[in-house]
Amino acid sequence: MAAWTAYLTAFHLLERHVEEQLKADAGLTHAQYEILVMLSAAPGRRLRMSELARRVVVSRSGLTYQVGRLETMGLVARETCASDERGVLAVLTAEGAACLERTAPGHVAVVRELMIDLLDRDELETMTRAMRKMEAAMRRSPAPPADG
Amino acid sequence: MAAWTAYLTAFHLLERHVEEQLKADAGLTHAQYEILVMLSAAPGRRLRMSELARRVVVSRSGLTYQVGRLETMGLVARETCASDERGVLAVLTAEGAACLERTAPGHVAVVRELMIDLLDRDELETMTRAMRKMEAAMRRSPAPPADG
DNA sequence: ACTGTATAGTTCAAATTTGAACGACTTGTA
DNA sequence: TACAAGTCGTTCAAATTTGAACTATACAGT
Repeated sequence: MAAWTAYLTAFHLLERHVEEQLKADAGLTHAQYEILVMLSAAPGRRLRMSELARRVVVSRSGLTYQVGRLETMGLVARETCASDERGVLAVLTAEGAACLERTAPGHVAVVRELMIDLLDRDELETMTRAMRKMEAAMRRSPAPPADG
Repeated sequence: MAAWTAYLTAFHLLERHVEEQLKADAGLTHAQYEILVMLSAAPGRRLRMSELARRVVVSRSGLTYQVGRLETMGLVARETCASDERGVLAVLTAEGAACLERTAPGHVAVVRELMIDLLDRDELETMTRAMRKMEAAMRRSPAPPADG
């Protein structure tokens, strides 16, 4: 249980630092930044809303809100899906891509300083492996809210 | 950076499962549960508001809100601090302690299932050590918001 | 084709969280 | 003692997040 407590605390603290850096450097929330990152990594720089919500681990309504925000900022655009009239694609705009390029270095620097650089190669590898095991288990598990 | 992504995703997912279990079993938020845990571990089952906020990594105003909530539920009480007229002590009530005893097993079960049991002893130890290094670094660092 | 069920995304009200502003009390210094 | 600066907790408005309800579309079975 000590591991869980340490995990929890470290995460909360790191989240704060990350949030602060992003807000100062780009006026972005961490949640918004994560959306941009996911889109930029996706083929065609676009993703269906539902898929995007699943990847960033947020509720569908929460995603609607943030994509709306990013749309206002001009960093993301909405497209209706050709193959499914119900669907909406969130697309990273050129401006969004540029914003990400501008912002990423500072973000990476914070994460390096407060996490990566503190750990040796073994620790980092072990941690990554552990986290992926957890993710796999939970993706299978019955009840990740905002769905069933 | 893969480590950070994995960390982030695993945490979000785990948080959801934990939140769901606590809500279903005890009608508590994870944030509220954390407060109860911190208080129960403190000498005299009481802590100053500021100290409690620092430990659960939440803003002072956020803590004021949640302690108010817990007070309404009868799980926590407020006492004025004898040595400092400004200070307020949050105290775990008998009912709060009982609630915690009732709830903890289910919480621990979820964390075991989705984290502890997936990892071997080495992984768990390494992870805990890594998290503590991170915590130590960030506690020192200049800007954990809600303070300066 | 037709009906019933499931899915996609949004809207809505409610709960939570934060930072800034505030009033109360403490402390160090003259 | 009086003052300036700092700390404590709360209050306030604003931003975010969630789940439920809703509308529109897709799809399977008949």
